[in-house]
Amino acid sequence: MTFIQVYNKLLKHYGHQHWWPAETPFEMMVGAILTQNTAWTNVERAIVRLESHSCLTPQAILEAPLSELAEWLKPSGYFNIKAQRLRNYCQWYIDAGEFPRLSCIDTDALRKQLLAVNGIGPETADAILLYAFERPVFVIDAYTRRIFSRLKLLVVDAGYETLRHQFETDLQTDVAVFNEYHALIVCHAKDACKKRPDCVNCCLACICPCRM
DNA sequence: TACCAGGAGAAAA
DNA sequence: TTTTCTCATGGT
Repeated sequence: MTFIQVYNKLLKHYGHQHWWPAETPFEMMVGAILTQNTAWTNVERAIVRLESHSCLTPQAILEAPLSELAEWLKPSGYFNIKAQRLRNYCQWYIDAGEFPRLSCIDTDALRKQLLAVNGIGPETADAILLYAFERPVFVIDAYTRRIFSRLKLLVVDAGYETLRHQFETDLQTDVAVFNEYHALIVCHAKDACKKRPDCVNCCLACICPCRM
């Protein structure tokens, strides 16, 4: 099986996911930081709280007292760390010129800038690049490693950049496919978990995480 | 009660 | 360079 065959199978089974679940690019960026090692349902609560305090802009986040910001982020866990990371990101975002100035920066250069922000690692940076800046980078997460290593399409303990390069080479440069593919992988992984232990309806039963 | 969820950075080995 | 530890809530 190839990467594109898996993609077609997932798309046929689950349909288009219309990711990322956010109203604006900046909200997407906030979500990407808050979802680090955290279930999305908890992130949604934190975003609602930020919104209720009119704190869903980079300026508002920087102006909010750190202790209050952390309090609003509590539902997403790691609130003290995430409050500081969110601030770091907003400071960079404003300093770098926000949209549309950032849209003019080359993808590799933009990725380097993102990775230089304390609190932004490869997965978070690539999610922001793909879903907020619409750049052709593939997001490698734990689900991707698990599913595709079982398909023997990649080596589970390979480095992040190696895996990303594999996907990007095999799928060619297509933002729409990268966007949909990652969403489908997450959708499948969660769907498979819900159907544990049988997972009889799983469209990829042979590689379903819950059957391994 | 214990474990897990879409990580990242710092410290230790 | 690689591994381990820490951060922390809510759902199951």
